[in-house]
Amino acid sequence: MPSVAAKQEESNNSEPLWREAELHAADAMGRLMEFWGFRRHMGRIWTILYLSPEAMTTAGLAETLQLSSSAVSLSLGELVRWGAVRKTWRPGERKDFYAAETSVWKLLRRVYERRELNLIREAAETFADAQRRLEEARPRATPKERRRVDHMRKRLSRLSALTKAGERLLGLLVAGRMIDPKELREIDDPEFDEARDA
Amino acid sequence: MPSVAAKQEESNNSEPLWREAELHAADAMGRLMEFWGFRRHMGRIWTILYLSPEAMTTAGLAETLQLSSSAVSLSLGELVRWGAVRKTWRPGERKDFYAAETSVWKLLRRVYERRELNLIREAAETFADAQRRLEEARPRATPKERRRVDHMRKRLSRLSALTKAGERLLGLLVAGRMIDPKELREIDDPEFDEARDA
DNA sequence: ACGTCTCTTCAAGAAAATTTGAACGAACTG
DNA sequence: CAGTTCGTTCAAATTTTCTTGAAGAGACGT
Repeated sequence: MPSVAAKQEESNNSEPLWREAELHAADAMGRLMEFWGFRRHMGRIWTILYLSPEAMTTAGLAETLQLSSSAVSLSLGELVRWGAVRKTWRPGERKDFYAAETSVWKLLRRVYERRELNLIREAAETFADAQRRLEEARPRATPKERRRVDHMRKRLSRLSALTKAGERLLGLLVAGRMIDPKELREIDDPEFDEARDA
Repeated sequence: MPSVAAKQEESNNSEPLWREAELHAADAMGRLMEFWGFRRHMGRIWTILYLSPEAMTTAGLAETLQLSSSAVSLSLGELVRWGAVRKTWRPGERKDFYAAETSVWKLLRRVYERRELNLIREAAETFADAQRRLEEARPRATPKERRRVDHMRKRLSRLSALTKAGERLLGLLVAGRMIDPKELREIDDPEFDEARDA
């Protein structure tokens, strides 16, 4: 089968010898990113750029990762929106070049700030709102129901406190301050309810 | 339209007046859980149990959330595996009853321990492994390639350090200790490479 | 031991997401 | 100003994930 041999040969010639290591690293980051709720290709593309000494074109990325140009465009666009990749240009070159933002801490912070913080804030609001609805319904409750409603109120107040504490801690993280998980732990304490009501 | 009125009536009679608040809270938790990489029903089911003063049956859960019994079984099973829900039984009752683990901190810890910690550990290992492949390839590199390889080595070493630091911080979190994000931030420092190489 | 009641597993169907090729449009070149 | 070259967007197609109804297994009471 000469065609296979030729292909093999060609790939040996055209593939730089570090390509293997590069792709493994990119895949690891792809898995992390996918787990973290992003497109997997965002992690892969960012890593290729991060490991490259120079900015790269969409064509180069498509070639390296064997992706269609539209797939590259889509993920790159999102990376740019997240500030994880910057467009640059070269005199005389018509193409867009892309370079990775190299400060991982900055990136982490931005994601926590824009995404996780909002998410938990919304949850906190919803729990608070659920509590409100409950208060509203309480007067209409029969005495038997009232016990049940009161139990729910206690539990909802804990969920509310937990999410608010989470929000606070995330805020500290984003600010680069130290975080003490004790705050969260204490809310589980059975004494908590009394303490809070007081 | 008497049928609509009748339906309305019926739902008013059969649905406890706290149901609305309960479902809202459950949905909020469902969103959080889904975002966090779990099935959305896990969050919803757990919340219903958490808000309930008594243990519930699969039938009760299916009814409350309008889910098929298989959907309930699937998500409940996973919740039990994560220790978020416990099976209990009642004398004379044939059905299984389920109760929520109420210590949210315990649950958070368990997930970080079993899942996130492994994930980041694997990533750290992959980066280390990629570094190794690179070292292996280096002798075969031409001088021009070598510059490129050396750049990659520096970057890979940062990724490796970052993931290892992340692993360490997660470990501290799981242990309930304080966390200082400074560690992560410092790795982005350009001085880092020299410091590390020394 | 048989029939009933529960829970779980499975495979088919539905829904959601990712991926791709093609069309469109913008920016540059000659 | 035509002709390229790129980059983005879109809708169709594929893949993956979720959901469900039905069949299977286990336990209990009769």
